[in-house]
Amino acid sequence: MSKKPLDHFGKLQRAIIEIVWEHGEASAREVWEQLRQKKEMVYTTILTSMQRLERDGWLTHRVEGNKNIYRATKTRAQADAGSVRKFIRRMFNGNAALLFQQLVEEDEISDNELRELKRLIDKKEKERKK
Amino acid sequence: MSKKPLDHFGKLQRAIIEIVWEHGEASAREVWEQLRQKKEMVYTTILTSMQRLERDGWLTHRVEGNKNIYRATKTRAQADAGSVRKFIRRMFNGNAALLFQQLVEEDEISDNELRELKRLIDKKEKERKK
DNA sequence: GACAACTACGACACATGGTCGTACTTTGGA
DNA sequence: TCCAAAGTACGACCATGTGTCGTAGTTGTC
Repeated sequence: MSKKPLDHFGKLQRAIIEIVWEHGEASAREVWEQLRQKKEMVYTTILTSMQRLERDGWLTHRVEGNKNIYRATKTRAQADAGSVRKFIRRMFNGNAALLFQQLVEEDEISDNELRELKRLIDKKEKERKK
Repeated sequence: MSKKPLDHFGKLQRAIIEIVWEHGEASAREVWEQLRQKKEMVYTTILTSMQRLERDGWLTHRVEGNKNIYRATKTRAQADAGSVRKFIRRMFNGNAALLFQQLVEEDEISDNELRELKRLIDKKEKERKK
């Protein structure tokens, strides 16, 4: 269940779970209302997609009256972390340092980002010393 | 052409390009010989897959005698960098620092890796100052 | 010229995701 | 009480991507 990392989702699925995170909880109708502003689509399209997301372990729902209220089984941070982990496993055999190396050496990172990173690292190092 | 990042390949495609990188160049036969040691498969399976890889811009070939010798259009490092870039775009809106943050905060990184990273960053910063 | 080695290319099976339509159930009024 | 509105469940279709072959046609070699 939920084997697929987040970044492998289709666009619709991604948009849906994004909205669910944003709202905390959401019915299919709410998601539909929001999405149809960008693009016309039928209600059941959303519903089906959400049911599949549930089948795959990304959403659950509780029943309230006659409607299903969905929520995500993972926080966004958890899902992101999972994706990153799987990506690193696929691409760098699980070695996160190789990822960084790739980024730094291929100049994918700006000076600002570099500084920001150093700050993060220092902070984490201090935190771990304790 | 070659829009798909490397990590979205199927297993076979991935195995093939891996072998091509390893050898620098390779004919379909060579790739086949190597892959069939792990799993029995027909020659044309490999050939077709390589032709698709070429169609998608990952391989090219030159003709030598009656056979096609394939080589990758990108080095492994370039392909990796492209995948990383696309991943960051998909997941973090292009902001690499967010990726780092995710990794660091979710404790996906060891102390050693942290030190190693700092070293990389320092080196890069000095390099850029010039 | 015959046969082996190659290539080009079409086809099929599967899986996934987006998109609907339809049948059925539940609710909230008039 | 009865019906339309709102919901849900679920099956279907289509497009796309990949793995997997089969076949026909070409080239090289003995």
